[in-house]
Amino acid sequence: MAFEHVKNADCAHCAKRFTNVFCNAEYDVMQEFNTEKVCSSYKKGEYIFKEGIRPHGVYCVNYGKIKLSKMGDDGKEQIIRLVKTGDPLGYRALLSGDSYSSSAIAIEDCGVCFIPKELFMGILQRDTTLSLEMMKLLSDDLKKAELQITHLAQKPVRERVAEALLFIKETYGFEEDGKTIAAAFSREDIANIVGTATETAIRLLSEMNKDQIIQLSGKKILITDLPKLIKTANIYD
Amino acid sequence: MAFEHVKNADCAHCAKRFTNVFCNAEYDVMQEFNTEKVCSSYKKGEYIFKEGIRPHGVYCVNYGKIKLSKMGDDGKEQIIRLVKTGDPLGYRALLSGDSYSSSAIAIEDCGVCFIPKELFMGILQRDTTLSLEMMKLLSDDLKKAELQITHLAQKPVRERVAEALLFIKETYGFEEDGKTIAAAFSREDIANIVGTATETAIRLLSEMNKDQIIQLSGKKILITDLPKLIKTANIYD
DNA sequence: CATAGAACATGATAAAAATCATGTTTTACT
DNA sequence: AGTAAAACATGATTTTTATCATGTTCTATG
Repeated sequence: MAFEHVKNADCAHCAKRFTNVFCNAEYDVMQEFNTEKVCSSYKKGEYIFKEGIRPHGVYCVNYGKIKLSKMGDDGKEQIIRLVKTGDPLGYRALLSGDSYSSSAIAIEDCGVCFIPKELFMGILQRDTTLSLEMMKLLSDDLKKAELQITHLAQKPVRERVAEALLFIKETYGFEEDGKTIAAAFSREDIANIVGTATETAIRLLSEMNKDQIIQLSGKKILITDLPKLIKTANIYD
Repeated sequence: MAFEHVKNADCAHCAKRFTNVFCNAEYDVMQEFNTEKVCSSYKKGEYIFKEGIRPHGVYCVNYGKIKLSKMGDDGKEQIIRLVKTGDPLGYRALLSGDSYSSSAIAIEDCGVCFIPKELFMGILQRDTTLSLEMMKLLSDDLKKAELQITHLAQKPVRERVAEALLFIKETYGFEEDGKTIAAAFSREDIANIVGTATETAIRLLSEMNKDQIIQLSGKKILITDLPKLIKTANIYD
């Protein structure tokens, strides 16, 4: 089986109670989600949902890391977004009224809560705050996507690789040492974020390793010189 | 002066009365927009709004063609979206609560209706249908942006140039002859949609001209062999 | 309608990135 | 622990695309 139902997490005591877009709602609304939701766990590499399938609700990440990726016309994966604990998931397709335009795949073991479509859409109809928050969420996603478009169109691969590292670090943060990126991505994954060949990504990472900007040890990536990495990414925002 | 106030268009008799996301609303809501809105006209090349400025409302295009573009870090323009008669405009920044992340520039003379922020947000608070439609609009935009990301990351320039032509044609349609794209884009504009150097865009368009796929005469572009153009774009959706 | 500036075109060259090829190291699994 | 498969690494080569250079054709404006 692709996933396993687990004992439901309790939204009231969730670490993300007051930051998550769903649970940040009024107590009553949160409780409605809480009682109807179904939690499942997924192992690394498993699909939470697949591109092309119609959505039956929305998800909320209880713990773990997930990538959202699209298949290109030639079968190459493109990683569109990274999802972390507390993030909502799968709302685009539902609100658009069509099927998933990307797949959600566990980067590491994770737990996910599922809120049925009927409940969610019902609450959305009467909870203005939630509606506005969903609009803000989508607008922010759109802004990021448009920035990504500009960078893909205009920046050389080296800068984009550096940027991808910063992006992963922004999303998942550092380990306790304050240097190691707290997520294990394969070189292929990084290439699929950047939009380049795997070999090219490997090469550029090796160079940055040689240039003392980062330090590679297996899948662990240490950022040893953040200012230099930012400079390599060549970003001014 | 950058723009000129003109006699307000009447929403009740607008050609887009029942398709536009704002005016498609109930009669009362539409009338509220209608009485408070302010219409202006812009000449080709003028800005409707500029990247970095805070929004004071949303726009609705009464007539004309507009491009939404972002400045890359090195000052190169990236065209993000194309806007046509009846389309809403400028809602992303407002709903996100931040400043415009792209500029809206008239591709040809156009007329635009402005709906003040307070009115729009007020109606949004009480009109669930409008809220849901805005979410759908944003979700659709996001889907398109993510497809664009995938194509920029994975497809060669030639395919993207062909795709850009199809995109322009999809947006603005054909002239009466059923072949000529009903919009005049400079080669530089096309390059800035595709994400390539102007010379490269020129070269590839010339090639397609030679290959009898399109026919160039000045800024007019005729699609002489649509199936071949689709094949050149290499799209399977 | 003359003319300057912009847009378009095209060749030559350089740079960037993909692909191919091959070897090494990790990782997952019996 | 041993082994097969996957991931990583790196060199050589080719392809793609950008850049530079230069000339031509539009097009807006006095």
